[in-house]
Amino acid sequence: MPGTPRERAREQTLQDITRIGREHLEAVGAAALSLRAVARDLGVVSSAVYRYVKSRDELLTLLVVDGYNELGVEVDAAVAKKSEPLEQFLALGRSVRAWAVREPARYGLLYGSPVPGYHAPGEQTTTPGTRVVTTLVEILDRAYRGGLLSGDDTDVAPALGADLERIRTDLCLEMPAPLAARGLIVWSSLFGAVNFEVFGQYGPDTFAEPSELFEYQLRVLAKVAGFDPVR
Amino acid sequence: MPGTPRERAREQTLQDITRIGREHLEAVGAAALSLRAVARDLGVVSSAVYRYVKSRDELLTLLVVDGYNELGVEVDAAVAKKSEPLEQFLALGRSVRAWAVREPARYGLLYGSPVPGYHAPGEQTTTPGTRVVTTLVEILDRAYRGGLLSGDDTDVAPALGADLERIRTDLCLEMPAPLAARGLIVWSSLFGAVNFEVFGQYGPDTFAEPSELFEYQLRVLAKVAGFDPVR
DNA sequence: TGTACATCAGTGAACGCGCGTTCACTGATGTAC
DNA sequence: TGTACATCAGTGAACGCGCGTTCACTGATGTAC
Repeated sequence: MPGTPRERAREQTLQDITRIGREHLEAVGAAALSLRAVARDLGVVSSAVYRYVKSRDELLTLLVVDGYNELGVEVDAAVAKKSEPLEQFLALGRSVRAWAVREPARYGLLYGSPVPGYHAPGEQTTTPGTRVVTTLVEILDRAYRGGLLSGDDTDVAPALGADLERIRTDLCLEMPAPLAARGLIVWSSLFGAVNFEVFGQYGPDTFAEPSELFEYQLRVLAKVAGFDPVR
Repeated sequence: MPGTPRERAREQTLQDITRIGREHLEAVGAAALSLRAVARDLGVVSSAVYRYVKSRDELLTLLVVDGYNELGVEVDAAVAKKSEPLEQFLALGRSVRAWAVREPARYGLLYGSPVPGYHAPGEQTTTPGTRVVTTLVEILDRAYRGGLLSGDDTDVAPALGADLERIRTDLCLEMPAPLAARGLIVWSSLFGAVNFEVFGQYGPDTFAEPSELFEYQLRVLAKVAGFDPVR
């Protein structure tokens, strides 16, 4: 625990602000998040918050980064408990869903409609924002290198092929472009499933046990990724 | 064109309100949509809008229903131009994406994070809200009856099975439960892909031609739905 | 160890703003006889 | 066809509210000598 007492107090207050911000996010949603309300809960006059945060947008950025990282940490922890790529894939999907169901508003901030008037600064949000997809693709590539993914000889369109090549070299992937494309599809499908469940798109009474639907989806997505038929 | 002149004028104004509401939605997002702003653009004092709409929530409901229906009409039109189920499926996917890209904020209102403090009244939004999935499942069932879908003998978990049975009888489906489940997965995956593209989840420079990625996704999803390998 | 000065967290008032909603009203348009 | 009345679209003022942000300030905590 380094730093002068003042620095530590400052760090503590910043953490309090983030925590209260999280709570308000959960209560009212991102668009209605207000610095004044955070200040009230912090027990401080509204202008005092400006000692810690330059503007409302910066608070949002703080919460975006915080959310991506917490999700990333949780996903990584779940994945680390497994050794087989297929199990790791399933763990990744389940932990994403679990986090989203537990924290719907923060999930919505990251993966829902953009907050009107707010533009996330790429320099700060890109890296944490790509943690999950990076982990996913790395799992799949490990599976490919272990001979666990069946091939896919569908050819990809030219521009898409070039983009996939760039991704492959950036992430040091061995798997061929079509499999990488499938990885991305699985990624967006996974979040599509979570979106529908968290945002209530299925309706209130359609599925008695949404987790069963999700497990079914995960198995299908594993097949889409190239894993041989599961079980 | 029935109704008294007064009734027609009233109907016209209601349509104007909806149109202006759409425009504001596109400009500022659902959470920031304001009755006063709509009144200003309508060229009328703010309280006048209350002659047409009981509250801000009712305006939102109007826009939700309007959005679902416009999307539904567009999808149905695109599907009606094709006769083969596979072509119909592709047309459905492409028209959903086209509408979403063209109307990102309205799309966000329907399929993005919930608007804080607003709860859609099920009686009015459920029917239009299920148009696309209904069309999709009907296309797939027609394909199944035409012998175009390869089977799926994965068994579904008990509660999920019961829910799927209800859906099958509600929609008069012939296809077995696992195929119906795959239809739902394809549905959520399709909207997952559209979400990621519309909400900018891919980042600004990752894909030069997002349409190529989407076409690839559609082909994969067709396979997931049970269509035999495409092309 | 003590003193002078600098740093900085937090205060309180103020700015200008837009919001949803209510209410008594005016005046035009329709309807019944 | 003319008159009396009802309907209803739109007005304008007002209510009470919360918001983001700025600014000069107080006073406690730290630092340099």
